[in-house]
Amino acid sequence: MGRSPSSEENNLKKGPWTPEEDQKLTDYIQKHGHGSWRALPKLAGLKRCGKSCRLRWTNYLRPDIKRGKFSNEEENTILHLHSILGNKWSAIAAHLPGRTDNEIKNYWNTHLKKRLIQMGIDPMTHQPKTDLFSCLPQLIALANLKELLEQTQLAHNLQYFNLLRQPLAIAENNPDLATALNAINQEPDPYFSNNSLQVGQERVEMSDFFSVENAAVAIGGGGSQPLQQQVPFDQEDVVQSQMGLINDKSSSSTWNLLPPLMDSSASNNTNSHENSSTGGVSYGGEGASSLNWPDFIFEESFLDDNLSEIR
DNA sequence: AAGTATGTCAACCGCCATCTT
DNA sequence: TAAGATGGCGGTTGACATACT
Repeated sequence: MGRSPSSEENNLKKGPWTPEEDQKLTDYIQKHGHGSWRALPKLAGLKRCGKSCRLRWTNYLRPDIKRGKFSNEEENTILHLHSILGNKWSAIAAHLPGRTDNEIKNYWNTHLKKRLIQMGIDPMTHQPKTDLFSCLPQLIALANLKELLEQTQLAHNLQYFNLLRQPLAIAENNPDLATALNAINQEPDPYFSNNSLQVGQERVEMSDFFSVENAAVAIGGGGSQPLQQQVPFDQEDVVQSQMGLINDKSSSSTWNLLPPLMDSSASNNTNSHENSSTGGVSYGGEGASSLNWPDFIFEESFLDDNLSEIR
C-alpha cells in the first residue's frame, strides 16, 4: 500500500505534455504495449511518472478516443446513467464508446450539473429540490411539536383522548376492552384528569377540544391553520405532488416540492428538433422550459424509490 | 484596448481495491 | 497472512481561452 513517491522527489516532469513527449509515449505503446506503467517512462525515455503516462494515454492519446462535442444521445445517456450510478464516471464511460471517464466527469461538472440546478433539480438525486426556506415555518413548528411531545408525553395523553372519543360504544361489544378501560381509569394519571390535559405548564380543558388537530394548534402549531394542514401528513399526497400528479393548489399538502412549471409553448417551436432527437426529453438550457417534467423523473427507479417509502 | 470575471478541461493528488510476493 | 506494488477512480486544481465591463 501507500502512495508512490511524488514526481518532485524523483525529479520528474509535471504539467502539460509536449508534442514530443506525446510522440514518444505513442510510439512506445504502439510498439510494445504499455506493460508495466511504472517501468514504461524509463523504457520510453520519458521523465514522467508511470501514472502520468497512463493518464495521458487513456485520456488523450488512445487512438479510439472520440473528441468533440457530446451529442444529445450521449448527454441523455450520461444523465440516465448518472441518475442510477451516481458519480461512477468509469462505469458511465463504459457505456459511451470513445469517451473517457475524465471527459464525462468534466462535461458533467461544467454543463449538465449546472443545467439540472437551473431546472430546480438536485443533480445528485435527480429529483426536484425541496425549498427549505419556504418550508421553514413548518419545520420550526414540527420541531416545537416534537419537543412538546417529549416534554409532556403528549403522545401518551393523546391515547386518552382517542379512548375518550370512542371507547364506550366499542366497549359495549367488547368485554375485554371494557375491563382494560376500567383498569386504566382506576389509575391516577398525572397528565390527564377531570377532563383536562396537562400541556407544558398549562392545563387545558377537554371541552375545548374535539379533535387532535385542534390540540395541535393549541400547543403552538404556530399559525392560524390546524397543524395537520400545515404539514404533509399524507405521504402519498406528497409523493404524488412530487411527481406532478397533483397540481391543484387547494390540495391539503401545502409543501410545493416542485419548482414552478413553465409554459413551453414558445420554446416548443424553436426547439422541436432538439426534443425530437431526444425522444421528447429536454434537459435544460433553451430546452428546459417544458410544461412537463423530464421523463427521467418518472423513470422506474425514481418511482420505485418514492413509492416504496409509502408502501 | 486593457483589465477582470467566468468557463473549460487536462493534469494532478490522494485514496482504495486488487494483485503479487 | 501481511505488506508492498500497482492500477484505477473520483475530487480538485490551475493554466488557458473566452466573454464581459
